[in-house]
Amino acid sequence: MKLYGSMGSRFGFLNWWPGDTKDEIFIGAILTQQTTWTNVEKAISNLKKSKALSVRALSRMETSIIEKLVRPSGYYRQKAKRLKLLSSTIMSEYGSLEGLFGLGQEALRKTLLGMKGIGPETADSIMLYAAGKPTFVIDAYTKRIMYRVFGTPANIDYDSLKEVFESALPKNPALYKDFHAQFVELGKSHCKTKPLCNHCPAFGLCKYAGQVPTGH
DNA sequence: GTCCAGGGCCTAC
DNA sequence: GTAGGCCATGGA
Repeated sequence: MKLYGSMGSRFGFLNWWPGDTKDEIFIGAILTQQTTWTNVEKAISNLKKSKALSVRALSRMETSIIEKLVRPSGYYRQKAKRLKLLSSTIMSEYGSLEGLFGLGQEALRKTLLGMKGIGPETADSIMLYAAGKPTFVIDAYTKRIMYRVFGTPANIDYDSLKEVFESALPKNPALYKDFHAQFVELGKSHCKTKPLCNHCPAFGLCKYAGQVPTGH
């Protein structure tokens, strides 16, 4: 199918989450909360210039300095405070981000969720894109598209929707990454202005459509 | 000028 | 346990 092919080449690419290091992805996961990625890029650029784009550096930095650097990403006081606390905690308890990621998948998710500033989506983003664990990321686009195209409840809770995917797909990080990336790209280009439905061209564009159980 | 983005926390019923 | 308020910049 032509639509399938165009979708694959337009949206389907690996390592969709930008970031050269695990630290950068971890920090980006906090910064991107409820914000556009272009704003996050400005903040990351500032951090990089100040050699503060690592958990170790942030743990030693004054919160007021971090505030100035992450300001473009919005909610900058909250995010600076959380980055500082998260970094300090990770350094003192695990020695490094790698140390934290050394935990088993279940323990890691539980630990991340116990930290202030890390909710379900951020935890899963960190685990999938920084730690490479096979955990499916649910975001606003995923929820919206699943509701409109596959009829899942509009206010389905996070873990239930996550389970829909994880029970239907092989536990493959590369697949999960690509899949999530496609939801975001599809959502960005269609979801807001042209609500998805069974007749929306976007329905046919999702190359994974057939793999997801319907009727939930 | 208005709306809202790749959320999450805190507080009040 | 859950609805509502709050955090805040920048682009459309």
